[in-house]
Amino acid sequence: MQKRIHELAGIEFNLNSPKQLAEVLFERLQLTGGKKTKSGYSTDAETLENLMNEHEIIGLILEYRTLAKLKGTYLDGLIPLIDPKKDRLHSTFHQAVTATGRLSSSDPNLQNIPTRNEEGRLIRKAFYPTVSDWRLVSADYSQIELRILAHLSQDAHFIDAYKQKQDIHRRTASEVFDVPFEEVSSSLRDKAKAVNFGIVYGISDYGLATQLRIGRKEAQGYIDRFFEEFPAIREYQTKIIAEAKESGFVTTLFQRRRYLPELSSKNYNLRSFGERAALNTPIQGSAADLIKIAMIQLQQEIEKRNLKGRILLQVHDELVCETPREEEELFKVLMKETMEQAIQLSVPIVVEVYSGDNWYELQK
DNA sequence: GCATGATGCTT
DNA sequence: CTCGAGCATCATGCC
Repeated sequence: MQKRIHELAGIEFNLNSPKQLAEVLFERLQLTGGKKTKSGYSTDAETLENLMNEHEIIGLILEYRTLAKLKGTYLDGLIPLIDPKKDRLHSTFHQAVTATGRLSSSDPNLQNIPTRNEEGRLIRKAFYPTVSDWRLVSADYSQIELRILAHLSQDAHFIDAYKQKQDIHRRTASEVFDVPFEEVSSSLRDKAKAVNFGIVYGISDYGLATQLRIGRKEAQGYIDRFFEEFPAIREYQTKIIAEAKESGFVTTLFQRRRYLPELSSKNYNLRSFGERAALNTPIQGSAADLIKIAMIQLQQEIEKRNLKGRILLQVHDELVCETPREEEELFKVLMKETMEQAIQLSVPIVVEVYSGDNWYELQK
């Protein structure tokens, strides 16, 4: 693949060097690239995708990048970290690294093993239980951040949607685009999903426009419509930012603080960053509080019952356990109940559970 | 060996 | 001004 790319380029170069690649694409081959980085032309996937029709080399480069990432990070990269004595891989979880209260994982990071792309997802087959014939059981919170937003804002429409077990993205689409709930198209639902997602992060018209590949004005229109339909969320967000500017920090449901000195910056970008963090941290941080409480309770439950199964991983809104086959169904029930009942919100907390012989099989 | 930038993987 | 939170890789420049 590398050879073919060099042939199409008419020159041999280091394909792993963004600088050399940019030179080949935008100078030698005269493709029309937009500047994006401080040092020059960007060659990231989004930029290259926009050049797909300009030259057949582009598709090959994107494919090379995908495979090089998988081989470098997830195949070759994991091998040296296997403990030769135990023939097992152990990650390290950090409790005091992130600004929001989440855990982080390193050496290796097991919180970013591929799942979206099928080629990458196959990596997960390499992760299986310690003991042959044991099973993996996973449990993940369904839309936990939007449920926490419903709780924090006390928005009547959001709370109503979750109490009625409605599809929240469809509900947002119905409200924002003024279409009957049953008549929401999948394309409108996708847009609404991006809006919901953006609200959690403290959306900007630029960010939503980029995400949806639409104009800034149109994106701003969606945001305006959202806040018209969910006024309590606007009031909540306005209040959070005002309080954060007054006190200098925001808090989670369990009173974890994040100080945000950026909020008093004269620099617009820095101040905007502070405002987005003020909006997102109470949500992301409260979700982190929740799963930590659930983990403690689950561990206590496991010890109380003298179970052989154990918690292996936490990936922000999900837990992965390994269990003897005879404990599999019990673990499913314990994990679901413990995680759903760890705290009480104004809306139901919903947890989905899966089991399989390896990590790859833990799918919907 | 260390720092930084660009890129890409996750939630 | 391009959406929050992380970590790993490779290239590159500097010590």
